[in-house]
Amino acid sequence: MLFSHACQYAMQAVLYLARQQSDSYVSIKEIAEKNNISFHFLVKILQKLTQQGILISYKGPKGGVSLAKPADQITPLEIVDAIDGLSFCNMCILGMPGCDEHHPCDLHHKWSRIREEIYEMLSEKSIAELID
Amino acid sequence: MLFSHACQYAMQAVLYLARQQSDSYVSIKEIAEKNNISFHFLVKILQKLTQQGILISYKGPKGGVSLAKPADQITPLEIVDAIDGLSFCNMCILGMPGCDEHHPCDLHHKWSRIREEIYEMLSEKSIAELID
DNA sequence: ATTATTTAAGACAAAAGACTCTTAAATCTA
DNA sequence: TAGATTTAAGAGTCTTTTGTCTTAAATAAT
Repeated sequence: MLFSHACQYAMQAVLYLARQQSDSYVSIKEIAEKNNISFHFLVKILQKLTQQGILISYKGPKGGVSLAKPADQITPLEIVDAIDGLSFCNMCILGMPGCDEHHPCDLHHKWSRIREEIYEMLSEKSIAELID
Repeated sequence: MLFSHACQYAMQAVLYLARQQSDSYVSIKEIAEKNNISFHFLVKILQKLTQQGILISYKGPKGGVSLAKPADQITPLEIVDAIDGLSFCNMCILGMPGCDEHHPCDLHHKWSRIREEIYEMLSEKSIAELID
C-alpha cells in the first residue's frame, strides 16, 4: 500500500470539505460518518492537518473544520506530506541501502520514472480541479 | 512504502542468488550477511519462497537455498505475489470503499495507469534480465 | 556413531500502525 | 450562568509487521 490509512482518510476528508458549497465549518463527526471513518481516529488526523495550516478548526457548537485556503491552492501532495511524509520520493523500491542515481539497483530507473508520475499525480492538479 | 520490508528482502535475496555463478546451494546466512538482512527474519521469508516453489532448500552442511528454476523464468512479480500479494493491483489509492472503473475516485484514472506501469516493471523483465 | 552445519517450525518480543477512550478547553444557545 | 456541542490532547488498546530465540530435523564430514 502506497499511503497509510491515516493519509487516505486525510485526503478523503479534504476532498469532502472541498465539495461543500458553504464556507462554514463542517464537524469532524459529519465527515467521519459520511466517509465511514472512525470518528476519534479522524479527529487526530485532522488535528495534524490543522497544525500544518491546511485546515482551520473552531470549537463549540457550529464548530468544526474547514479548508484554510481555497481548494485550488491545495494539492494532494501537501496532504501526503503532512501525514506520511514524502520519503517515497527518494526511497529505493527494493530497499537497497546505497541505491541512488550513481549506484542504481536493478529496478532503479524504471521506478524513478514511475515515482515521478506519482509525484505528478499528487501535484499537477489541485483539490478543486480533482473534484470537478 | 509500496512493498513490505519482507518483500524487499525477498527480492534482494533472489537477485543475489541469481547473480551467483554456480548452481550449488547458498546458505541463508551468507545471503543475510552480504545483504545486511537479519538472518532469522530472512529464514522465515525464504521459507515462504520455498513453499511457493520459487526456491528449493537443502539442509545440512553445504546446504542452503537455490533458485527452483532458471532466473530467466522468474519475475519480481512472482516474488511480490508470494510475500505481499498482488492486492495493490486493484486497490483504490484513496482507500475509497466503492471505487472502481464505474465509480472512480478523483485519482482513479491516473492511478490506474501508474498501477499498470508498476505491474509492467515487475513482470516485463525476468530476474536474469534485471541483473545484466 | 559423533559432531558440526544448515534449514524448519514455532514461540516470543519489540515497534509501528490503527484505532479507542477520557478529560479538558472553547464556544454557542437558552 | 448553565448546559450542550465540538475540537484538543494525551493515554491506552489491539493488530500487524518486524525481528529474535530456541528446539528439532536433516545431512555432510570425520
